[in-house]
Amino acid sequence: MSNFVKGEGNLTSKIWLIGEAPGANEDRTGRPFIGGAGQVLDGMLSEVGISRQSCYVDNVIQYQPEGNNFGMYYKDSKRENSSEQLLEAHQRIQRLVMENKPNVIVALGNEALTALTGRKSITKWRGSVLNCHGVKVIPTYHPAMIMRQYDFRTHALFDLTKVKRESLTSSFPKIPEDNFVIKPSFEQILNALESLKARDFIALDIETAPEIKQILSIALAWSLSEAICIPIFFGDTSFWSTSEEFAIIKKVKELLEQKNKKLIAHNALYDLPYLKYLWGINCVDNLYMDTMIAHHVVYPELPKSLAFCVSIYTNHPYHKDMVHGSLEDFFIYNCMDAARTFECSTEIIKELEEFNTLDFYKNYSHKLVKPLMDMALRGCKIDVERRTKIDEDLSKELDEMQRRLNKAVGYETNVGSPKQMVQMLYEDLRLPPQYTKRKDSKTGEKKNTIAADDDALEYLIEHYPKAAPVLKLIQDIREVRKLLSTYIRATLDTDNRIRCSYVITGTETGRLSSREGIFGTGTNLQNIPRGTLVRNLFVPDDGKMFVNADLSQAEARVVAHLANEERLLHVFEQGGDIHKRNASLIFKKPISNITEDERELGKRLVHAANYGIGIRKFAKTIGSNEEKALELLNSYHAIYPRIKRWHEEVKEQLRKTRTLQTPLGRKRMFFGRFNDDMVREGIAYVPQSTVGDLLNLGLTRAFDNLPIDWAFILQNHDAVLMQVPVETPAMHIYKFIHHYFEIKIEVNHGQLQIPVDIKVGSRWGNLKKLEI
DNA sequence: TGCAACGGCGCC
DNA sequence: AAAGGGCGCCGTTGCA
Repeated sequence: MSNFVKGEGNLTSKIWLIGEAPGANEDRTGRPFIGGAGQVLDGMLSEVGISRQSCYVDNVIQYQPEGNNFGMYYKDSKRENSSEQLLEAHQRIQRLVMENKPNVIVALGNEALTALTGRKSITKWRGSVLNCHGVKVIPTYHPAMIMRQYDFRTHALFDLTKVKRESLTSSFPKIPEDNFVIKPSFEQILNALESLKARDFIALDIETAPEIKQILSIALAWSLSEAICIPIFFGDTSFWSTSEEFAIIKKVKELLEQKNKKLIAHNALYDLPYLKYLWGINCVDNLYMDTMIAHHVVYPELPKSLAFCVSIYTNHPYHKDMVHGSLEDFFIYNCMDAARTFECSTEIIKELEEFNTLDFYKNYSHKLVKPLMDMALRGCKIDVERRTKIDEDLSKELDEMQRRLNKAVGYETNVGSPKQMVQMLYEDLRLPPQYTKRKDSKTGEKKNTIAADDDALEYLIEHYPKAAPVLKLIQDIREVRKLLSTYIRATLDTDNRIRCSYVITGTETGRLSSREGIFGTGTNLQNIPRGTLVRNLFVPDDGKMFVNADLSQAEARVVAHLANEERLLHVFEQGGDIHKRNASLIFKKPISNITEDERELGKRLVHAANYGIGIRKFAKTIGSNEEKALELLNSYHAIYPRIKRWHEEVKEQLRKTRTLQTPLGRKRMFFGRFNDDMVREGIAYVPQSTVGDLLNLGLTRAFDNLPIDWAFILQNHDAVLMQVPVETPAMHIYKFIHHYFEIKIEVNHGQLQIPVDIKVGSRWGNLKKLEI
């Protein structure tokens, strides 16, 4: 029998904190929120400046559930039907609210949310200001959830900040009433579009059906509460006659392309390519703000959805449930998206100013939209005949290898199944199990788990030569399967081109990410295998040739500058074969005596040492023992002592401010737990981010001054692929690339300028150094 | 049948 | 004691 845990604190408190049910510590002491979850809660409260002593703290259920299993209060395993006991508990807490009327109640977790508001899903409703008998309820994650998912702590802090503000008064925050025009007539639409010409700022949002490449509706907001939704298409028919539809599109085009218009969108790289491709509207020059990108510049680690932005930048409740409702709801939802985007934009500008990153947003991130949209729409031509041939050849080869494997082990097995491979390697073949560290996707903590990956196979091949033939066969089959399924068979568009979409908010470091295109075709083009096989399928358009511009040794150079490591800087200044130069310092031999192996070792060592790799891992990557690896790392640090000092500086900076800023002005607040992982992330962050931003700066500037018939095709973090007319003089290419991509910046009172390597050719996999 | 989690692996 | 970081896509598995 568990103990009664009664509410703690004064019922007249302005702030109430309501949880789910007592845990073991609470049961033992008879006090709510005093165990681990309680400490997490206390930490968050003090961080936002709420004193727990000034709050009333209680739980929906006041006894610890048997076996600590809250599911016992439900009639079903899916927790849809509450038991009588739970419903009574809901009534108790609601009566308490009615009798005491606090200013604001924090619903900690799903159960409190449901008890107070009848709503479900804390992830959706957190941060919303809801109503319980006239009292404000702000739901947020339960501290126990935050212990498992540390990311959520930051979200909860935003919510608690809102709680603190709302605790000052009992009244609900003022929200201007939405004034949306839905289901307008043809004439109303034309009139509205005409009158919108007098507005400076317009936020837009489209609803689409990518599988049929249709725009279903477009909403335009001209204030934070006024919007019109223009319906276009539903089911399989247009709302309009062909001539009406043309007239509407023409009018929308006039409006969005109007000179000096200031457009706002949440994720413009989705909406604008649709408008351009389907309606011929080219309004990217009018884009004033992309709220998703701007939000990402302020908080790179936070979720980027409009729903999340609404929850932290506005007082509106969660609105995304509308999409499942009626057609009217669909239009209202479309208007809401546009209006909320409008509202977020003004709030995010304030944040950008406060963080001193408004200039960075304007000069870097924002300017990427235009070139990336061009690249995403253009795509790259694919040699489909060669592709088909390779597909056939590899498929045959794969069948043959699979037959050999089946024969060797005596049964059918699937190398793509980790489960079957573990069974085969460590039970049937009795090889010693291999382990690898993995991040648990839920907790983010690292765990040792059994592995049948390539590292494991490599180790086993070396130590168990008898099994090597089978193991090598597994490697070969895996390689071919990967090539076929991911690359050779990537979905092309009907014009035999491959496209991707670039995501400016795709990484926490500010690098771009690349993925399937906005119409659902194509794939990530930033991880195409480096050999000739796949890359040679990428060809320039007729009359064009490829030009690849690549920032050479980019991250290592940035590290040398950041660390102010003069000896390393000197190596780079001297030029020539940097890895050989390094190897000659490390192995204390003249450059002319450095072997190819020593050169390779030097190369890996630089990479490993600069980013703080561990000994064991490094030993593995260079295929030697740990003593030797340690010796190498030590000698590296002895030669370049400032690298380690720079690591210490990053650590200190993170410890003090949890914030790092790059030489180009990009900033990142680190929200995670302060530990070695954070320090390593920080060490990787600045060079990785700086290189990406430098390349992208070159890309945007070059794009604005691109000669006719030149185009950007791909971006690969430290390289861009372009196509130019075949007759373009080499000197012209050379000058253009050098002018736009060899950018000088100040780092640590020194000048950093990363040299660019230029290659040209008629297939991506077969480029040759540009001769001038 | 659809979905999410997972292991594995391609790139910088 | 052991430890790079950053992505997205594929097939398998297990669950609903």
